[in-house]
Amino acid sequence: MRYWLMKSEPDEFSIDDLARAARQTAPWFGVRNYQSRNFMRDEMHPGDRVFFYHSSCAEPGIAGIAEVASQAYPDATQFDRRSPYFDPKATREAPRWFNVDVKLVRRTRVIGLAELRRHAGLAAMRVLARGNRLSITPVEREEWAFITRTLLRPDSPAGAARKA
DNA sequence: GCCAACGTTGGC
DNA sequence: GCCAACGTTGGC
Repeated sequence: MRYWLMKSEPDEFSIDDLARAARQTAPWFGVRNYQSRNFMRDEMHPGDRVFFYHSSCAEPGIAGIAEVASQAYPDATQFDRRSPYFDPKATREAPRWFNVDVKLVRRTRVIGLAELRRHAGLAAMRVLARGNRLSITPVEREEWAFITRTLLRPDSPAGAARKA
């Protein structure tokens, strides 16, 4: 099983939108970057764990945990002329863009970008790398463990401080 | 709104 | 295949 971080602008699709979706599951459509597409198409598998990250918003950061709920399949919006994600070069026979489904595991407190940057153990996180623009990045097992076991533990100092 | 960073496009 | 121009991302 692998771990990932997936960015979404909450104005477009937030962790609350995922929580309200049928079966708390939704397609991660709209990715139009080849590297991010390749992660979904080639490396993601059902059961992989995902940090749901809110970007381009007042409080950027990890807002919840989800899981990959399908293999990748063609992103329907690339064929939809009325969609902002329409791609005239994509065809049904040769789709360009793919997405997986993601399913909510749970919402979390928001772990802000500044907080992520404070921890030495997370210094190598891909999403924090200078100039990173990928909307989907792999997360190392150790990084996942640190965030879920330390930062998200309700009784840990970091967790308790935020919960108070 | 600014702007650094970086991906994509297209002329040559 | 080079590379300048342009577009996008995303924090601030």
